[in-house]
Amino acid sequence: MADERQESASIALIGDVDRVVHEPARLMILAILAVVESADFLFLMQQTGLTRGNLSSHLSKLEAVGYVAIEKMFVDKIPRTLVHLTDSGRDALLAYRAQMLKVLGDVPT
Amino acid sequence: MADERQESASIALIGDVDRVVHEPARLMILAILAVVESADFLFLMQQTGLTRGNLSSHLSKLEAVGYVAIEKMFVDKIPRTLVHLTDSGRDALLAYRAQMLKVLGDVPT
DNA sequence: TAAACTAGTTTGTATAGCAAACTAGTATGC
DNA sequence: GCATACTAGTTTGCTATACAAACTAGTTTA
Repeated sequence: MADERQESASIALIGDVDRVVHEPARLMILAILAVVESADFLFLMQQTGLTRGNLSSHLSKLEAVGYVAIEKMFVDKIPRTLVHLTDSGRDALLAYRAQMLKVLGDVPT
Repeated sequence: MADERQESASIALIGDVDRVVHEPARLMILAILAVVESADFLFLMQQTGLTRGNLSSHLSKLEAVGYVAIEKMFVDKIPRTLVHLTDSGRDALLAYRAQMLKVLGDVPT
């Protein structure tokens, strides 16, 4: 009994999961940035399938909490937005990943 | 390029993740039920750390979509609510698990 | 018989995600 | 050279939902 309770205690940790990362749209963004290190707005749109509006607001949220850094520049007179993961963002993603793998690993197949 | 796009296409699938399962409170409930097969209200409260109100509403939602079955009975004149996973609920949980593992597995460590 | 407890449900509020409308600037057609 | 259309992105408004607090129904205890 005591064992059962202790074992399940790890499940309760999911309640504290980082909601900023947990949101699917943002998880996609972070997962992509973890691989490519730097991506522009249109590339992220393509890869995630998000609309401009949603992508913009999610990026703003990620920037507000310091998980991504956004760099705006002009290339051939066309605005270009470059996004890359911060250290803090990488930490958050890895922590989230670890938590989720732990719980999903406990689900019997 | 074509390869990169195709590879990332799997990431976009997370956008379609089952929101009913994705919500941490409900994921905890489903994960517990996947193991114990049947649990009562108070046990779920203990294990998840949810308040009565939240647990009640999440269970209602899970019941509404057919992921759990709820059985109400009286034991020694005290109401007792027994919850267990349906086949559909188990399928949803496993599908969710597979999707998340796929994406999290692609995150470089 | 009144107070306190158990087991849950309903309601209200505040947050958030999504889509649609808007902004700013550039290239193109007439 | 003016207007129309296009690119790139932001802001706004609506809707849904998660959480907490208040409420309900019944039981035990003092």
